[in-house]
Amino acid sequence: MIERLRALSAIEAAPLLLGWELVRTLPEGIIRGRITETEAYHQSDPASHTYKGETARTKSMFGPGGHAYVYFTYGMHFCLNVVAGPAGSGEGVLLRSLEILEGADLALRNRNGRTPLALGPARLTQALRVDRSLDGHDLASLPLQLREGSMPSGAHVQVTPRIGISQAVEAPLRFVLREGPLVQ
DNA sequence: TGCCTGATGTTCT
DNA sequence: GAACATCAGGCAC
Repeated sequence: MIERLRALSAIEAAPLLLGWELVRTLPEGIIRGRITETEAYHQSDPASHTYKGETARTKSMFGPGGHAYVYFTYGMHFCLNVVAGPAGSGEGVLLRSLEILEGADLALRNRNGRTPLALGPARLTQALRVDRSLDGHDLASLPLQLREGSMPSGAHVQVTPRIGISQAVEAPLRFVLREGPLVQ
């Protein structure tokens, strides 16, 4: 259950979330995807929005684990985070990529026919039609639900530096779900 | 195929 | 007023 996220730091939760499913319920149908790429952000991390303390924007990131933190960036994109840790800890996991398991046609429509569907944090939110109305949403409930899942058999977690940021770029806090055996 | 740039708006200093 | 956890399209090679 996602209450577990309140007992975990973002760094612990980020690899754990790989293989979990995100279910988006829309009037037209359901989109279900498996989380395949995450990044951990915590309050003592200069690349994190919570580094400088709580603001109006980051309020939901300081809420209890298991909630959503949706923020707007670069003037045109939303990004979706899963808040981790107990209330006030200010840490979370950025969801960077999903593998769409169900409702790919609907996701494709949300993306105006463009592929890839949900590879990249902004494409992910576009495919699932996530915007700031879901900021602070409890991910245990509709219309956006996080369901505990497991890694596909034979898959492994690859740990790499984060991308798309300008601070603490070398910290190995990015976790990618890779199919097949580990190759260096 | 790969680099470069424009689009775009919220947030914080 | 500048920075920003980005993406897509255009152009050169």
